[in-house]
Amino acid sequence: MDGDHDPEGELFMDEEEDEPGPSHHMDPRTVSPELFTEEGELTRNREETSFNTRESTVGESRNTVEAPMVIDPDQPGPSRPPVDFALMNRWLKEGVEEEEIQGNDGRRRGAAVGWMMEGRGDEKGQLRSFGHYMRLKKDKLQHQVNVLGRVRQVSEIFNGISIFVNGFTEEDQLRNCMAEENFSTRIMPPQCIIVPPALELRSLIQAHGGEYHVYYEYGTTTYTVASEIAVVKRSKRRKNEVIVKPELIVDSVAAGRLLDHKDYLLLPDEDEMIRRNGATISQAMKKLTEKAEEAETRGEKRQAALDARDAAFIDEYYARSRLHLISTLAQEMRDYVSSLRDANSCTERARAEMNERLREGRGEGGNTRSLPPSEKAVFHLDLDSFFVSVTLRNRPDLRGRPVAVTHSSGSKESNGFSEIASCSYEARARGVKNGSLVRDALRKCTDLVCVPYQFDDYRSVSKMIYDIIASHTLELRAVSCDEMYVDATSMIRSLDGYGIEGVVDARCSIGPIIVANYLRELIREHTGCPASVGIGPNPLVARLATRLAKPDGVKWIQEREVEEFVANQKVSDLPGVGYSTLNKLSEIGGAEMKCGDMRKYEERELEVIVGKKTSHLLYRMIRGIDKSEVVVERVRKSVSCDINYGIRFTKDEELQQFLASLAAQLEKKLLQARMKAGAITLKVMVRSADAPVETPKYLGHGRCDTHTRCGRLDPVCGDAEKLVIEARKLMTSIKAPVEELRGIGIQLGRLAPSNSAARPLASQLNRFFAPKKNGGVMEIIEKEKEEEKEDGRKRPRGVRFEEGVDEIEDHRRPIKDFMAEDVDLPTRMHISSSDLRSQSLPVSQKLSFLSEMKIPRMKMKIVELMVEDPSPPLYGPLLLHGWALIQRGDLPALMEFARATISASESSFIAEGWRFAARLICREWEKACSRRYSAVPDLLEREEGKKWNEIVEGVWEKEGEYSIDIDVSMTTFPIM
DNA sequence: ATCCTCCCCTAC
DNA sequence: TAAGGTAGGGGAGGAT
Ligand SMILES: Nc1ccn([C@H]2C[C@H](O)[C@@H](COP(=O)(O)OP(=O)(O)OP(=O)(O)O)O2)c(=O)n1
Ligand SMILES: [Mg+2]
Repeated sequence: MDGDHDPEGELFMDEEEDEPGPSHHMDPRTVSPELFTEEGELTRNREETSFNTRESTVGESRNTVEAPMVIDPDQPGPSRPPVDFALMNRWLKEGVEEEEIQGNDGRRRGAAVGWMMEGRGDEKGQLRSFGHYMRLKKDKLQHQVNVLGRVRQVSEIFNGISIFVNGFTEEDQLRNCMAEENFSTRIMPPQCIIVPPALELRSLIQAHGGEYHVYYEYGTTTYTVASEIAVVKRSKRRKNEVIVKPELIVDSVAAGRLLDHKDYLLLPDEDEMIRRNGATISQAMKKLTEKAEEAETRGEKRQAALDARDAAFIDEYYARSRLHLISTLAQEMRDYVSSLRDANSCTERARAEMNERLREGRGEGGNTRSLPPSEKAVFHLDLDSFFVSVTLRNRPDLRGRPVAVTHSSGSKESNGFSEIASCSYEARARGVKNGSLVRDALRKCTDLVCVPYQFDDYRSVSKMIYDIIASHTLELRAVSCDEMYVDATSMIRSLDGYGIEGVVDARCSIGPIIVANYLRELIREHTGCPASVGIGPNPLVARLATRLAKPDGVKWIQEREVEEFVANQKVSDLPGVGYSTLNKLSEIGGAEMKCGDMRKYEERELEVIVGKKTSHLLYRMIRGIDKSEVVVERVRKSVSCDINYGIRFTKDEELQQFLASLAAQLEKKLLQARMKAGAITLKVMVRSADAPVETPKYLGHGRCDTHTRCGRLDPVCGDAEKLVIEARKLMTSIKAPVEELRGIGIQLGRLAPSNSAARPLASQLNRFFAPKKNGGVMEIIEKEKEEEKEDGRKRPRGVRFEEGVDEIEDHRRPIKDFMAEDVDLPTRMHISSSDLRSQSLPVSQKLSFLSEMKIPRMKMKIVELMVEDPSPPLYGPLLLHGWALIQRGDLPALMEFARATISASESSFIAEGWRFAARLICREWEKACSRRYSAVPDLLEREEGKKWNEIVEGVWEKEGEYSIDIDVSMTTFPIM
């Protein structure tokens, strides 16, 4: 936290909650819509409350509003009332309109409030959002309900339950409600906002089948509802009185069933406390510590790191964390594919085999639809319920039954707060989802079979599917451990059965479906796991098709079907459209909207709702447009470690120690990535003020506020000692009480290769080079080569400088011509010698591995560098080394270095892009020289017979500041 | 304008 | 008990 900032303000943003910004757009950070689940914790807040930015339509719906609370977010089926988002939005708007009185006098830097829980149900659970909306504006809504006297029973959630509300008289409550008319002037403790006044609780409980007691009735009143301990303390606590927070009522309504009151106790229940390891920090800690000490004094080997205070915790935790595993696997697979590509891994053998096999069996079934010559076939391949499938290989007895992979055995002693990583389709049919809590899942599906993880197997299966696909083609993009895109176009065309001379015979040709089935069968053979494949002309359509293909199937949407197909897909099924986006969109069309229904909106209309980029993407997606390529090589931009589980510190030393462990992990990761970091960000989760100290989920983070601080690492750094020093500084600046910490993460950014170069420069260059990976440039090379062959002469290229002639021949063309259309290129770059000096070491020293080598050795070293595609870490050092030579006036060295670079780029092992990149680099050196020396060396040796020494004569001793302005809008390309 | 910080969102 | 990670896109608003 900032030193000048009131910590309360960090945690309680409520006063600002409902103040619209100047643009009538609320700052998402200031709102913490919260949704309680039965566990009494919050879902991860994924909502931006921009729904109140629309023009109000006051009046038209007011009288139709009913208490709409009986929605079970997890209960599918016809019994579930549909949720009308538009209607909800309208209610909320009414509220907002009245509150739009005050401007926003500057935003306070505050914590993000509202973290979550309740499992991350994979489904985009729009229905959950009701609780969320209600939380936000329920005061208003309920006030209306009351005033209108509409307390009408709509459910039986609270049958047999009665409440007494302690704390305020009804008169107080009424006044309270009035005061709520203007949130911005309210000066009340933040809890008051989320505590419905008594009147509202009354209507809530009555509407849902419960009783409201005006006075506490011994033996009859089930719960006393109170929001502040102070209030309860004022009056004596009655015997057997169960005092709960009002959230019990609100959340039960939101969840559509009576939740466990134990999660909502205002005061710790003594028995409960002991059973749950205590409800206060000290008790919880004592208990945990005792346990550990006990084990130690008994001389036992410590079996498990209990929480983050243990030195072995991170390793232990990582060994059991599925999310860590799938993140790691995804990264590993991306690296693996990229290494195969670098190694020019062979695809001929497997393709030949496929060719044979398919020839034998061709013409079978109705799957012979062929790929039109003009159409692409992108595959989206995804294993069916991956983790479950792995288990089923050795548990055939479980086939056909609802199965879930989870840490919990599902037995009695489990609390059921364990998450389900993956569940079988039989379980899904009963409403279970990946990410559900075991407890919820068991309620829906009592015969659910819980099976443990098999981490090692996931890794090996994952590797196998990548091996299988990559042996056929390298035109693939690794998405996750069980999911990838494959551009199968060229693979299919290369098959004998494809057709003759592009003339495709629909009856006998081998089309995408046959190929997909062949690959699926290979995967099943080798891994025992079923895979599904969606096929489309682009990645988007392929991905959407996969949903229909599953389980264990293929679905091909052809170009001509795309428009209609996409029109019928739910917006919520679009990649990138999650919970929050969906809610924003609900404002203009309802939650169940199909892509086709969305087409009536202009891009501009969408932009107001979901933002610039998202609207652009959305506008195209709902039309099935996706120009992205399957193969996109990306440079990693960050490395991070987050742990938001098991964080329970009592002492500062424990925290400091933990930061050191995190830093050690990061050091490992950086080393692996051969990177150093130029920026560091610390993120902490701090228990929300009103969240219970002990979370329902054992050692979970519970509901938290998050705080982030970042700093620079100058010079770039990769070692744990320095990282931890910085992390500790950031931690101090956040000023969170150690015992309230629930999660800690460190992100490292501004990555630079461990052996090199200035990052800002590299990042600009990266933007410059990246687009070539989209295939555009290489295709152009091929095409122009062809043309030149046909014409029998080379087209003039580059810039010709004639001595003594002012006129220069400029054959350069805008580089944009060669780039994928969406790329936004800078037109100029400015680099000065101070950029070079900003490094802590002189550049030449830093790059000594280059400059001290003799040319042949140097070339080998460069070749090594060029095994990978051009990327900032790789061309950064090359470019800078050249500049350093120019700066020193060592032009002969520059010449040799340029030769080595070009020559390396022409050797057969190197990544294709370097043929282009190396020459571009040389061009930049030439321009640098032309600025500094008013002479242009012909580094690319275009001009026959022109001697280097003639050009550089007399410029050896020049020194001093230089800077260059690189025109990156033009290129001499193609040079080769 | 553009960059930087501190978030939020999404996906597996 | 339970193992709620991680990387990238993106936006708002202040700093430059
Ligand atoms: N919330 C989640 C989502 C996924 N996973 C893991 C387990 C899954 O098996 C694996 C792959 O995720 P998918 O989204 O592909 O889901 P499945 O493969 O389980 O099912 P399917 O692809 O058939 O829908 O990632 C997880 O641990 N937690
Ligand atoms: Mg899958």
